[in-house]
Amino acid sequence: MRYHRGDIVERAIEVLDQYGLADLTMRRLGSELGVQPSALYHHFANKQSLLGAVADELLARGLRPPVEGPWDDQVQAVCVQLRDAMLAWRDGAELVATVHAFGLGARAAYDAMVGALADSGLPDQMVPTAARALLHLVFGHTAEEQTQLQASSVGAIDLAPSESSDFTDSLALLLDGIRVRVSPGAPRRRAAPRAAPPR
Amino acid sequence: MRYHRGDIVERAIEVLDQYGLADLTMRRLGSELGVQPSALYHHFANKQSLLGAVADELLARGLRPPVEGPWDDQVQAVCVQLRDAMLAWRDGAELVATVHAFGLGARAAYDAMVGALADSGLPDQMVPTAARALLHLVFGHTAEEQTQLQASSVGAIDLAPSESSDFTDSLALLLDGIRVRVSPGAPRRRAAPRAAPPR
DNA sequence: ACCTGAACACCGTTCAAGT
DNA sequence: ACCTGAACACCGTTCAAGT
Repeated sequence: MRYHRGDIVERAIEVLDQYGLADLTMRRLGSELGVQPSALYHHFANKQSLLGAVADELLARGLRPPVEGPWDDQVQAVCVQLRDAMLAWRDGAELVATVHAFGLGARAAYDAMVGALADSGLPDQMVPTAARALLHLVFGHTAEEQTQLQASSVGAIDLAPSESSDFTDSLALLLDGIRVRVSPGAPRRRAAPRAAPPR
Repeated sequence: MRYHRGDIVERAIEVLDQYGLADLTMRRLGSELGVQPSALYHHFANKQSLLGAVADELLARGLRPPVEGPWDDQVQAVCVQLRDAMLAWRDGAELVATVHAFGLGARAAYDAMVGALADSGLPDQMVPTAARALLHLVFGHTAEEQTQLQASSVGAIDLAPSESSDFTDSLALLLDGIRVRVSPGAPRRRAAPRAAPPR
């Protein structure tokens, strides 16, 4: 049977979800497809770029069309969608964080973030900076969150039940910083929310 | 000859700097120490935890004693020190980012960040959140920066000469967000700086 | 264009045994 | 306490050859 890049990426996501990142090897993926490992090198230059494509696909699947509304709601929506997309697969966040640390993947995620920031009133030259900062926060936080989730599901003690509210709080911190840079004439439709009250 | 954890970590940093993260293997490190690879398992449970210790040491070496002055200068100083510590070694940032994504390492870095935030006037329950957000930004950004630096030093084209000013700008964004949460009575000694003017 | 088969040069980790 | 020697069960990648 003959495959294309898309088929291989799709199967790679299934292997990732079933066996984890450590067992997503070229040999295992090959045998899962009923193909020699060397056949994969006809579609991808190396494992690194295959993983990049997997990360891209995984994130792109989670992104919804832009919502109507204020820019900060849009940014928040993109961040939540990216987080959910990673948490939906075993080791999804670790994969994205690793691949992103090596400068690959997450193209669609970056574009979505830039799109959401486009009509914020943020100075043009700050938009890429803000988008990158948001992505680092989302990827970094979700990777940490997922390792803890998976560790505690394997039997360890969990002392941090508020991981997902921590995600929202971190995001709010950075969003407030972005609002400060938004020029006064721009559509700043809502006030900065306060921190969640102590429980 | 007999070694302790510290000796092994120290030699691991040298191997990292000379040969890169991909060649920092248990076998290579063993032979570099004149020892069987299996001997390393007497000091570390596995490669993962050895890498965690290496990341910790690498960051701890870059941290200076806290400076006197406003909290935001202290936070900025810690972030710059961490970035410099990672950039000082080949693949230093990739190592830290990878290890941190798996929930290990960076203990000293976290403590330093919390220390710098302690007298900011930020509500106590927000301090860990802000510290984690800052670390994700610093680690994520520096990893991206270092891959680009090393890629361009190998011969690729570099279209982004302003990577280090991007670091400062991202940080300023998040610091502004933190300032918003600082209670009015606290020592907020300086106004939020503006974004760098377009060049 | 896509794949096989075989090989090359490695890995991390375990474990009985030594000193 | 620290290390050796040998083994186990794998890796990513290359490359001539096939269809």
